[in-house]
Amino acid sequence: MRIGQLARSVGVDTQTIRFYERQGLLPPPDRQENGYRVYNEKHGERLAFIRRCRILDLSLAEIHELQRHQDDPHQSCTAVNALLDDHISHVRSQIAALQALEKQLVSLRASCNDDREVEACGVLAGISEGSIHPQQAEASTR
Amino acid sequence: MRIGQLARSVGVDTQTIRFYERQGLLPPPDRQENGYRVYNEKHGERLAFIRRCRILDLSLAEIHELQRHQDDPHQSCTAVNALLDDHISHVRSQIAALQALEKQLVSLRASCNDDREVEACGVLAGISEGSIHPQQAEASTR
DNA sequence: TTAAAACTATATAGTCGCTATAAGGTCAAT
DNA sequence: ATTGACCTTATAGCGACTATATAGTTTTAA
Ligand SMILES: [Zn+2]
Ligand SMILES: [Zn+2]
Ligand SMILES: [Zn+2]
Ligand SMILES: [Zn+2]
Repeated sequence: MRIGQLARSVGVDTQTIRFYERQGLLPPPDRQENGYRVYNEKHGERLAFIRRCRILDLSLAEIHELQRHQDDPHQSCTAVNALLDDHISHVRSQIAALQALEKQLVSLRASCNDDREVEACGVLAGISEGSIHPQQAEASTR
Repeated sequence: MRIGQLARSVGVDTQTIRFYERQGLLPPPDRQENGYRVYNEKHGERLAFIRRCRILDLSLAEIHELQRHQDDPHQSCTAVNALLDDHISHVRSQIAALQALEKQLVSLRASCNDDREVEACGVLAGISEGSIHPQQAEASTR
């Protein structure tokens, strides 16, 4: 199986596959005489695993760590579960930060209707005043 | 006022101020004979405006557009309000995507307790199976 | 058979909003 | 005279790709 076929089967770009290889997430496959990469089923499974982790918004570093644990199958899975717990709490604090942000934005928006000159725009005035305060800065983290 | 003092007064790094200048968000200030930047109050207000926009998670491009409107004060503010509406809906779809993600993660986490070998870890098994589906991909957008 | 299309390879730069580092010039105080 | 705090520019790094450039290879079709 060459790179294009693998890419299509998993639904990623070929560049992404090479990128994961450079990052050490996907083991370097054998090469044909012409230098083309040749993949087997293991590679396909590994790649699909990575993609499913990415759908869960796990970082490449987190995926790396999961792989380390997978390769040591008789250890306790406590660390794996803990990794997921941490990830869940990251997601939750992102949600909280975004909800607080939404609140600020909605109240800002409420301070203007559409029939004003820019000069009198409630939105611009609201930003220009000091009534906006920094949050946990978790919304922008990532 | 030199760059360090301005930076301290607004709570940013001097690098950030030079960065905004390069991006065209902050007008190039006058220079002393030795090349040092000299800022006035207008610069301070402009910079504070940028920072408050950033707290609201507006992109530099969006801030740029707001500035264009500010510099044309007798136009209608409809576009400003619309920009904010768009931004609010971006934030809302990010929240929705993250909430869906949280749900997936929590259910995945529920499939394992801490007393297993990695081999039998419900979390890893859950990821390895095909039961994970892509979302709107809004959580990772940004 | 040959030419075009489709595929593969590497290397490099761009995205976003900073942040960090390097290597140097300027200024005040000791 | 030297330390230290400040300023300058230029360059690289973050994360997770994505895009482009350039070139070599294989497959398909005229
Ligand atoms: Zn995480
Ligand atoms: Zn308005
Ligand atoms: Zn926006
Ligand atoms: Zn487990």
